[in-house]
Amino acid sequence: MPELPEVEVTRLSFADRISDARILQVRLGQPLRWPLGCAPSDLSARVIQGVRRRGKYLLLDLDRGLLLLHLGMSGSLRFSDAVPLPGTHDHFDLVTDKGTLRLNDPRRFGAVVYASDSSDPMARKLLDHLGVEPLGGGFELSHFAAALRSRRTSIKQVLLAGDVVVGVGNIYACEALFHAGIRPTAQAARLSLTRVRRLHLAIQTVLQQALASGGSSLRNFSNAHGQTGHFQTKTMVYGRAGQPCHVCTRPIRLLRQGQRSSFFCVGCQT
DNA sequence: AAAAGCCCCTGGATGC
DNA sequence: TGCATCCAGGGGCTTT
Repeated sequence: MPELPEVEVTRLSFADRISDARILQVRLGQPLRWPLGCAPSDLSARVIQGVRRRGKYLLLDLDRGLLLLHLGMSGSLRFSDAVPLPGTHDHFDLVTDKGTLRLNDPRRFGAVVYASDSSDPMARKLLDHLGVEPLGGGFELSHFAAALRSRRTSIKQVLLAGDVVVGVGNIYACEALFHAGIRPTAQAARLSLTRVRRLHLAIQTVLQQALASGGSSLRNFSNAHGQTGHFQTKTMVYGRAGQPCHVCTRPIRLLRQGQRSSFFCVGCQT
């Protein structure tokens, strides 16, 4: 569910309000992808200094240690003063003196993990292999092109793998490839520099547009105030199998790549 | 090192 | 209405 825009929209919706908050209590629901990594009571009295994002992870910096949050496929966060009794899928509550951050995640692919610092083995396992951030300055065309040259697999799968560039999930990979005029099946290593340049730009453009739209809310995504995004109504190919291409009117095609759906236009993407 | 497949889990949509 | 099947925005792990 949540790709970079959704995670960033979530971060922006509560980062200021939770900053400098003191943790009062931590409540756990059903197990998530990994154990918390410390006793919930260990976190009491720690102060949240800020919220960063790395790829699709949110990093809550504490005065000692940090919390890594991942929303998986179906997770969303809420931050509020009044907190009702936890529902079936509320699996983590971070109660602070400024409000409660609650993770709701029906499929429980999400995670909340404590790390003592950035060299903590768990933090390294989850973060060290991540590729470059597509927004924010470090995403250089020359590096992107060089990284693609060593990949014999399809460009779509390279984008989803996240070790070249982070944050691009299924929706935005499909959309970026459409904007760049590249078929998802094209071999990454064989893309011309012209096409790589178009893709490099398209990734940034699509992600920024999604960010400006509040992300995509396909099922249940909403930001920490419960507001939904509306980028899903603007997609050119994602979720539009059989419908006419907005550019050339040919029907959008659907294929499977690595157990995931790829949507593309045979007329606009070569 | 890179690539491909397999899982983890629940819920909604679809079809019989 | 009931049941089976398929599908879903991720990504670490194992095997090749």
